[in-house]
Amino acid sequence: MSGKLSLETYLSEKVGQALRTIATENGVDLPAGFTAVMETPKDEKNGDVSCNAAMQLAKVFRTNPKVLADRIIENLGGIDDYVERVETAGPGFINFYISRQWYLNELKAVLDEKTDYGSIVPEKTRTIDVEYVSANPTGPPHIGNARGGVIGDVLANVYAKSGWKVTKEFYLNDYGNQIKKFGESLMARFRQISDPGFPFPEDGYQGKDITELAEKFASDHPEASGLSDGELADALSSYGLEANVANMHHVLDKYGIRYDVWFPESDLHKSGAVEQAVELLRSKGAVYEKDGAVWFKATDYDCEKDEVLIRANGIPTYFASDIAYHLNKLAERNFDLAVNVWGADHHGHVHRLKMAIKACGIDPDRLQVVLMQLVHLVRGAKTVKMSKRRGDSVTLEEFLGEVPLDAVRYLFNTTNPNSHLILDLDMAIKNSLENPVFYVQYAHARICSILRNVKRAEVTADYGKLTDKTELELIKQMTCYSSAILNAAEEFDPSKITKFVYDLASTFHSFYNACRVSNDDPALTNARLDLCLAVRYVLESALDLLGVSAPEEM
RNA sequence: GCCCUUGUAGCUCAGUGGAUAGAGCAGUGGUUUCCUAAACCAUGUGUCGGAGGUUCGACUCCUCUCAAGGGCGCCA
Repeated sequence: MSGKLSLETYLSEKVGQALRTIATENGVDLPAGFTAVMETPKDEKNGDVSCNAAMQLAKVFRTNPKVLADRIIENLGGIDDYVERVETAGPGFINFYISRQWYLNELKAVLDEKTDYGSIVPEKTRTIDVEYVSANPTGPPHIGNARGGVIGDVLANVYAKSGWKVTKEFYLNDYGNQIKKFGESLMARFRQISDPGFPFPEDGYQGKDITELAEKFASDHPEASGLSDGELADALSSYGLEANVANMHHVLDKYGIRYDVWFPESDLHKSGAVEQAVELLRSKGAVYEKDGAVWFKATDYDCEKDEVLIRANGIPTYFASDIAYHLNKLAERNFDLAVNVWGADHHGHVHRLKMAIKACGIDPDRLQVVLMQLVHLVRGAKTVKMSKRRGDSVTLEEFLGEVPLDAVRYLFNTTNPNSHLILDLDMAIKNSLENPVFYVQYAHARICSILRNVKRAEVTADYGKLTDKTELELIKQMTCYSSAILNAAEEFDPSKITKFVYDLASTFHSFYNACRVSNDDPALTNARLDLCLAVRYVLESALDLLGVSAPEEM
């Protein structure tokens, strides 16, 4: 591991040791599990790394924070050449000024590790399943699936970069009520071709994709009109499902999303996994029967009310199959962590699912649900409806036809998943020309242009000549890459990556305007070429995490 | 009624309990004999929704409150 993250870990340990020494001398106990937190000061005159431990612990040591800070510094012992100097400042901060040499070493590390720079290598590889989109296959993926798609996809990439073994997964809801309704809707449309008065199910799917599927089936299989309504609905539902799933693959592929696993809900029913899950809960005493239905005693687990697992008609609920599904992830396939990206409208489902998992004897923290606020879609001043039942939603495919892929993938990752996002379709199209993603890509293209045009001289690059403010700032920015990755993973927030890559591009543009790579000092030219190359590696790597292309020309 | 999320500059949003709350867009003024001007540089803007509290220190944590979005089904 390289980058500032490793330096901060090192300094944190040093401060921790110093604190233990002082604590022993004074007969004081440090708070259990205390680690000194390192942060980057906003103002660079306060150093490169700052520590607030003295202020936090002044009370424990019954002393003034500034005095404690000084004592910590005295007890740091030998700190390597990495640190140029250490000072106390303000109310009791310990500010570390990192040496130029450390930054130059990092530049060499980037050139050495190339696009692997910033990757985090954990002591032990853990496995993670990231499930996202999982759109209802009764219709084409729509724009409401767009945000969750890129959030999940980028999170999965971020975890891979953090050293986890990642499985990208789509949960296919190919079973249950909505599939039945899907088949009945298709059947009604089929019948209406010859009998316009045939009744359409009251809460059926009204989209025109349903009519088109029925018409296509009718022309391919005219003999099907002889089937009973029930047989026809079944035939149409499996026909429609197959077509829709194929389309789902196709559109998500266009969206840059490729899954490792498509997990059909129906498998859980066929294999008996759903019943087994209910039996497991029963064996833990978490199940009872009432009104002919089987209930999960959720109120024993800090929920507001109990939940039905198996209806009085014998059909298991979605909740029951979801428990079985997550037992499959966490027990059967034994992932260390399962992350689901869900729309905020599913938030009520989170707690009871975690509690059901807990009731099964599994640590509920192994399931993390990223709740993403729904996108409010407008076109100018008009709200665009997204109801799939009425079929008036904008499909993901239509959306991608209007806004460039790179812009979409970047745009949906510029804000925290928790933020409510108002997307103006007109603006998205217009702004795609002045979108921040082009600013970042432009930096990459500019670098490629420099690397193509500027000739490298036959001398050794002299990094000592990289003294401009923007040159040092570029290196500093790059060293923060691994911190951004770790932060994004820990917070389940891909916007940390877009922010990082934007800042790096911004610093590069400043550098470009302040320093000429091609100049009359060959040792400096070569050093700057190396710097450009390093920035290129990092930009390319970060854009790759985002699933955004890194063009060589624009 | 209960639960979740959000509220920061005209707009869109950043902001690990830290030091003088920041970016982009929009506005204004400048920068090109030379590696891509889709760029750079300079410049104004704040009741951090409101009121209390916790502490060395609060945009950040707690309580109350106002506003917006979402959820409270033998739907998924």
